[in-house]
Amino acid sequence: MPELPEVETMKRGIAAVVGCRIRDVIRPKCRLKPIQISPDFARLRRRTTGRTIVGLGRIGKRLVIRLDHPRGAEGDSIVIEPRMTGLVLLAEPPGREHLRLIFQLEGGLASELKFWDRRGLGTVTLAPAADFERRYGLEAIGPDALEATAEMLRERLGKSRREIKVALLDQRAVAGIGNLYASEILHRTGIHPRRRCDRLQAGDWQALEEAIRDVLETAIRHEGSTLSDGTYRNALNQAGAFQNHHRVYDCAGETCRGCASGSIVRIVQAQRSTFFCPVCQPAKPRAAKRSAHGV
DNA sequence: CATATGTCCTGAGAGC
DNA sequence: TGCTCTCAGGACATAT
Repeated sequence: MPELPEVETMKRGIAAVVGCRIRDVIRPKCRLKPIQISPDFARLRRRTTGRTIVGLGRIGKRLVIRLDHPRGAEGDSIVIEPRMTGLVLLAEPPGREHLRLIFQLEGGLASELKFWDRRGLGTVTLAPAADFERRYGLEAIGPDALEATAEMLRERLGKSRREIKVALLDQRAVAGIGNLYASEILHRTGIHPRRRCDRLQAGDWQALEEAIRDVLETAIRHEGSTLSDGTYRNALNQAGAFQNHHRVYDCAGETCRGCASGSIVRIVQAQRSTFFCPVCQPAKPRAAKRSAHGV
């Protein structure tokens, strides 16, 4: 499930496409329902063929491929959302069956950029320069999780009555955190996943800022998490390694690696699995420790 | 307005 | 063995 670290790894892994010109775009024949391409495949192909890739970016869990413009103005962008099982590859994909889109390249260091997606929930969108800010700016999507400060988090979530774990998944509040990393982040803060945002204290928001950066940056260094289904791969079709460092996600029943006494519990919030340690993350915060940071 | 729920999609695995 | 059923969770549409 590509979240911020996985998408960042994809971005870094396809750096060789920068400077390449798109020679053609191909949609392989597929018995499966086609993925969503906006506005449609024909227009994506027509408007990107002949363009040169001038840069790569990432907005939360979205990968941005920036193109040049025939008359020197600001160019269009291709925005790829991998969602559950989408992969962006330079190497051969895990299988031909779920190969959804191929950008054939020339004049640079890479020859093909492929989008592979087993479940087909991913999307590829051509975003004209004029529309980019409206669709992907701060108004539409929150600040990137790596840039989020305690003040920003408290400002955006501090009045919410939602449970903190559910709120961390809201991409308009902060962009890039998904179901897996939300559990890992909360475990490092010692915050119980069911605690309401509006009951968190100043020290909690500070702890969140630090844990978000720590977990996501460490996960990026390990090139993301490849879960037991093996779906996630980097651009060279290699597995990530951060799953070996998970402290709670998919660890139900195991002894907590943080306190060595609690047993990791799985609960369901908003129809999604949450994992936490009842010892490290008590439902009621310890008064002494919290009041030291109190307002 | 904020928050909650339903929907899409495929393949793996469970249960019979 | 082969069928049906459930589950996984990204973003977004719709409902409360």
